[in-house]
Amino acid sequence: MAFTSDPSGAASAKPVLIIAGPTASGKSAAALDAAQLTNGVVINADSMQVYKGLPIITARPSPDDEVAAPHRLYGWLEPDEVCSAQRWRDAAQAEIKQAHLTGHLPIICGGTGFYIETLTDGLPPAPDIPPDIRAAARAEVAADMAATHALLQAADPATAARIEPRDAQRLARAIEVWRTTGLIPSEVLNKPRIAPSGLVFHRLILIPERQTLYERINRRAALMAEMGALEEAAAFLERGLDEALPAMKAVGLREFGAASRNEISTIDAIEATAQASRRYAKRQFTWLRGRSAVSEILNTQYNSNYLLKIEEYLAKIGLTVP
RNA sequence: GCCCAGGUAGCUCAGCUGGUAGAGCAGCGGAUUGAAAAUCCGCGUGUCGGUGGUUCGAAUCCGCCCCUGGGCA
Repeated sequence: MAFTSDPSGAASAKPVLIIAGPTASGKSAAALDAAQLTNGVVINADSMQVYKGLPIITARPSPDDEVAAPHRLYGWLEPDEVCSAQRWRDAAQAEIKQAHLTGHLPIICGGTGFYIETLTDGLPPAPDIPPDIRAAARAEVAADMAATHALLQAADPATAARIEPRDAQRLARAIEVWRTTGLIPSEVLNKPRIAPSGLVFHRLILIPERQTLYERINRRAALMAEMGALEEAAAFLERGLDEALPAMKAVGLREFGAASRNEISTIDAIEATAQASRRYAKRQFTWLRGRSAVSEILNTQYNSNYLLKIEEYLAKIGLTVP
């Protein structure tokens, strides 16, 4: 076995290591080191790295890294596919099961807190939404947001209360569930979450100092341009995909695309990308501060100097080196 | 050295003839029930260059000093 069973006492529970943190905090390097120390497999929990075609702009692990330890769910979907929390959760659960069956430690690595939460805390079942209903719900919200919110308010006050009147995305989601099932959204979604059984989650959260992280984000944006982000964006956008697809929302895609068409300078594209990434990192801080129980916080960004801390942490939670 | 113009939030600037200051951008805090790198909610963060004076009251008027830009020597 590559790991010992967890110290919590649940004899059948199998360990899952989660490494989370804001963008550019060094999660990927930490996960790779942890994987090499434990014969682990790294499973992506980043909503953008799941798509093919944007390895530079989404800062995916390098091909060398992917050889150094097994990596799963990176570049997993075509750009015109739509990932979702549930779809990711199902795939991640399958990967975790496979890892355990083959004696590997599953290491969930990513910055999409919502995805990770659906894995650790569970998610009530909900129906698949037919594409035409989804499109109609979005159109309805786009046409008159206030009226749509009022309609929901009248039929389902509980759901309306948790959705800001101008939050088009959540409003459309509530409407599409309503239209698909014929039931008001709270009847469908307000069910207790059931955490998966048989797994014990160990969470390692990276919380770097803000200024240091921002500087690293700035440098990384410049590095992306050097690595060919403009060409990558141009090739990706050439496909003429629907603007509403999730993959089209990757930070830097529009910015580097505009630079590749000479609409803005490369310098401006780098600055705009860095700024959007900083804002994203700030939202991640908020999520990480206010959410799921944390086993260990590393108050720094991760680099090779902190390898020892990873080893200490793994030993502490009973995941010994093979 | 002299003459102009200007020093107000992190940045760019607004502030009529006196009533202790406000916009944009940046930034900060929060939410998050299947798009989440998404979507949304909230918050001015300030010795108004310094100092002395006039005034009930000065970012605003006056004196001196410091700094920046331009011009003349």
